[in-house]
Amino acid sequence: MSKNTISNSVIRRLPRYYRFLGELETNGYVRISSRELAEKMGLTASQIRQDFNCFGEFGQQGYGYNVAALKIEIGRILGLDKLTPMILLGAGNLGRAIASHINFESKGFKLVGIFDTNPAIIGDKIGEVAISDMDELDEICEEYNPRCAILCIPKEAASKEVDRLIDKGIRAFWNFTHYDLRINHSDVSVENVHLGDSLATLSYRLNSESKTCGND
Amino acid sequence: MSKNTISNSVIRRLPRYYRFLGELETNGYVRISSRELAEKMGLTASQIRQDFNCFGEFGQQGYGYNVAALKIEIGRILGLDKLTPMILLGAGNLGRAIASHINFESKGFKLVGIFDTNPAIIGDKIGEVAISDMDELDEICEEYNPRCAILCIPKEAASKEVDRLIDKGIRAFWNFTHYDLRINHSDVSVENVHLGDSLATLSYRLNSESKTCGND
DNA sequence: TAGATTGTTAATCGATTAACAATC
DNA sequence: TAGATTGTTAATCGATTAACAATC
Repeated sequence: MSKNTISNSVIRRLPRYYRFLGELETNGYVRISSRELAEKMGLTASQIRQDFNCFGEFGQQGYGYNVAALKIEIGRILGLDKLTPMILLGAGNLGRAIASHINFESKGFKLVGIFDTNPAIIGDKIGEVAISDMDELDEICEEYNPRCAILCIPKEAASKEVDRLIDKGIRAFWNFTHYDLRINHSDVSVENVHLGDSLATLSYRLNSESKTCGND
Repeated sequence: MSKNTISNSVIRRLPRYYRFLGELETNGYVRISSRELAEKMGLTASQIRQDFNCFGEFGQQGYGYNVAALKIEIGRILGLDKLTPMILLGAGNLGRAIASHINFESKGFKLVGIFDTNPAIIGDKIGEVAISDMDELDEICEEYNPRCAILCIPKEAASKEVDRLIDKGIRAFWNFTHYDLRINHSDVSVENVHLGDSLATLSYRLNSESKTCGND
C-alpha cells in the first residue's frame, strides 16, 4: 500500500490535512487544488503533493483533488475508519478533562475503561464510562482488548504499570506524565505530550527578541 | 546575546534539556559530558553541543558541563527566571485541568486571571485564582498586564476575542481550541496544541505496519 | 484542443552528524 | 604532561521547494 517508510514530518501533517479538508467540506468545497490548499494551510503546493504521493495518487491532472474523497482517503490512512479500544489510567483533573474533552470516535478510538486508585471516585462515570479500580484492569482488558492507553497518572506509577500494560496487549501510549516514556519493544508506539514543554517554548518566544509566529 | 536566529527544532529541544538537567541534578550529578547526556536523551553528542553553542559556551574542554550551571543557563534562555503574567479564557473541563495541573511558576508564568461566560461558576476558585466574568477582562488586564493567554474556549469565541486580547497587550497564545490560530502581527506568538492531532498520529501508528517508537 | 494541475524528478535548503583542532 | 571533551568547521543526510513532462 504505502511506498517504503513515511517520515515523521509527513505523519504529523496528516491530521492537519484531515481537519482542513473537513472544514472545506463543511464550507461546501467540492474540489481544491494543491495551490489553494497550500495557501489556506500555510504550506507550499509542492509539499502537499509530495505528502499525498507518499500514499497514492489521489488527485486528477487539470482538476485538483476531490475534497470529500481525499478526506476519506486520509482518514483511512490515519486509521480513523476503525475504532481501536483504548483505556485511560488516572482520573484526576487532567484525566477527566481528556476523557470528556476529546472526541475519541473521530480520532479512531473508543474509550472502554477508566482506571484510578482513589476509592472515593471508583464507580463514578465520565461520559459513558465508569471509573474502575486498577484491580479490574485484567478483566476489562480481556473483555475489550484495548490496544492503546492514556497515561494521566504520576510518573512513578506510570513507569511501574507500563510493562504490565504491554503484557496485556497495549501497543500504544498517549503519555501525559511529566517524563519521556521510552520503550524497548519495537512494536509499541509512544506519543509523549508534555504540555509543560509546550508552555516553556512560549516563554522563550516572549522573552527572546525575534518572535516566531504561527505554526512551525 | 544569541547568534542570529535560533531554529524551531532547537527551541523545541530546550525544555527537554531543562527537564533532563533537573532530573540529573536531583540524582546528584555534578557534571555531565555531551556524550553521556546524549545517551540518556536519545540524541547525539554533536547535536547537543551544536544546540548549546547557539547560545554560548557553557562547557569546559576535558570536563564537560556543570549540571546545575547549565540548567540555570537554559532556564534563563527559556525565560524561566521571570514570571510573565498570564490569563486563562474558558474554565470548562480542559481549562480547569490546565489551571490546576500545570505548574506555571516553573514554566515562567504566573496565572493572574481566569475568565468564563457561565454565571454559575463565576467567583469559584481554581487553585488561588477566582473565575471572573469576561466583563472584567479590561480591569484585570490593566491591573496585571498579562502578556500571554490560554485559549480553552470554543473556536468561534476564540476567533472573536483574539484581536481584543492583542489590543489589551497579549503577545502570546497557548491555543487549545480545535483550530489553527494564525495571526498577522509579527510580534505575537502562537502555540497551537491540538491534542486531537496528537491522538490521531497514534491511530496512524497503530494501523500502519511499520511502527515508530519513542520520541521523534 | 488549450488550460490547468497533477505526479514526479531534480535542485536547494536546512538540520544532523562526523571530524578535529583547541584547551582544560 | 596526557586524556578527555569541548567548540566549531566540514560532510552528510533528509526534507522542502522548484521545475516540468504527463494527462485530465
